[in-house]
Amino acid sequence: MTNPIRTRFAPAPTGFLHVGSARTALFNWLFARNCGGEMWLRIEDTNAALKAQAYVDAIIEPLRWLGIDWDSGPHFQSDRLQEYEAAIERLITSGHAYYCNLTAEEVKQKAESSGLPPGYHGWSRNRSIEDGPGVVVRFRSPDSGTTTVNDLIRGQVHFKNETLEDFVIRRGNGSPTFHLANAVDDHDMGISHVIRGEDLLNTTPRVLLIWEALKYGKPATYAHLPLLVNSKRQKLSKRRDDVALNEYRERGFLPEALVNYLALLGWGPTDGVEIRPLEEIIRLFDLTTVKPGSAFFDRNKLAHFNATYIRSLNPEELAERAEPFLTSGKDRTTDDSGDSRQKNTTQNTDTQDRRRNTDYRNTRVASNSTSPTCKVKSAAAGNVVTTLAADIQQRVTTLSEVPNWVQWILEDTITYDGKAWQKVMLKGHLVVEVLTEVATRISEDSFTSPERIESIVMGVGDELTKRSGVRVLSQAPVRVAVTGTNVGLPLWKPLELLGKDKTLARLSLAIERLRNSNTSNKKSRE
RNA sequence: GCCCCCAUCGUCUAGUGGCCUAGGACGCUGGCCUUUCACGCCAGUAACACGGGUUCGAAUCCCGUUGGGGGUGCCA
Repeated sequence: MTNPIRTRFAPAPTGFLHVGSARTALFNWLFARNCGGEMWLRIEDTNAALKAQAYVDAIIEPLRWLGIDWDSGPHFQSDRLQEYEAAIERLITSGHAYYCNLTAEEVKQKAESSGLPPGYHGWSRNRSIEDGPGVVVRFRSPDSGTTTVNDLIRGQVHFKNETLEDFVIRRGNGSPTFHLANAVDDHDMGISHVIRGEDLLNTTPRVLLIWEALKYGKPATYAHLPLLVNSKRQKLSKRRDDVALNEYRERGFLPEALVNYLALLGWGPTDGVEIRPLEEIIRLFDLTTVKPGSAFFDRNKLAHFNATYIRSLNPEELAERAEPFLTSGKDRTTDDSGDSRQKNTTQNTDTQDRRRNTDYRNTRVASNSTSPTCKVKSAAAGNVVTTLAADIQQRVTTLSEVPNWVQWILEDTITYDGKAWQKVMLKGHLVVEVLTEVATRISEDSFTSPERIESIVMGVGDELTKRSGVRVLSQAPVRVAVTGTNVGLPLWKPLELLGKDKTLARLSLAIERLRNSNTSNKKSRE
């Protein structure tokens, strides 16, 4: 029987899935799927502080959302403590490990006072310390020779054993460290390829040393993926950068867009086609051609991918997937606050991000949707989105922007954008005449098709232009009157959806408002 | 300090000694389309870090320099 290809994704449950971890998971998965192998999921929770079901869910759930599945697991290291203890016992018996009672603080002081470089220098090797509370177990690293990591991406990486210090394999509280658990698990689980971030490359010789001491035979093949970095080319970090995968979901990114984009960070298909179906990516994926240099996580390009994927959705799909963004019980401004937080944390990197988001939010009215009305609203919203899908799709980058374009159809009240009002209504020619005439003709019309509505509105503009000798725009004032602003979807279909009554009501409201401001202007001039 | 990794347009990449006057994509700029905003289409911008080798020939191989990053925990 030949050894099967088997990879593993082994995150530490730290509260959420990091985009870097998601990329690691994805590459493990792509590699396994490409060569007909398996991927196992293992939760690295040897550190007691990391044990909590909520933390585990925070990893598993986003993985599922991305569509990354696994063939076995999740396996928990916290369930395998006996195995680790047995391995530690074997290492002590064989002389590969020994007890040490120095605390981290003492090690630091010793290094300082002895003038040696920082770190532990084998002080307890021959002190014959007995096991006991607070006593750690250290691995006795060889004093000579070389440990070589066979890496599919970087070739052979050599470490001089003399530079490897006697590291801890069991903590003072009795729990194993991840180097030890890694070696034991990868062996016991028959992992053939270890694919992980480059930040772990330096710890690999430790695992290899343990592996050898435990007489496990031929070690796994490694592949250390290039780090994902921010615009300053530093490793993506929780503090500085937007790394929680869930936030991308909440901002309206599509999992397929994220997966497609992530796959291209460090790897690229030879034919240069970037946006393509997952099946093709799986087929073309080749770990050995992964580029070793670090990769900037470019939200701009992600946005482009997302926009492209949104445009490829059919109308029903769009409505379905935008649904959570349209009907969430909370005020939609909550969504914006998420945005602005992000702007604060990364203002140096992505001022560009906002460029695509037409700031089209002045029409927003607080929606205190309770659940019965919520359902009705949801159905109405779904219908609106489905009907206008093609027009919406060209204008959004994320699903969370969908409401911005249709809110005015769904809300009962209207809010005017000050600038738009100023520009179109106050500075336009014959605005009151246009709106009055349009209203009159609409009230006499069946209002049954976008074409009819268009010909009414445009017709009024043409006629007034002829009659007055100046160019009179009619679409713009109608748009402001009805939607509240001067930027929006092609008007005619949405108008039909809004309905004759509401359209007329909004036209008269605008006319009234215009007359009021005119008279007050006159008064103030007198 | 020590150890390790990396280096093609601003960014993600194609490129594995001749097909390279270096291709694609994002971004940016300009144009076309358009009575809003977009989408779409067309065009333009822009790179092999530097210095030595090896070779008839180097973005591709070797060495060095510089620059960047990661690690240096009883985190993973």
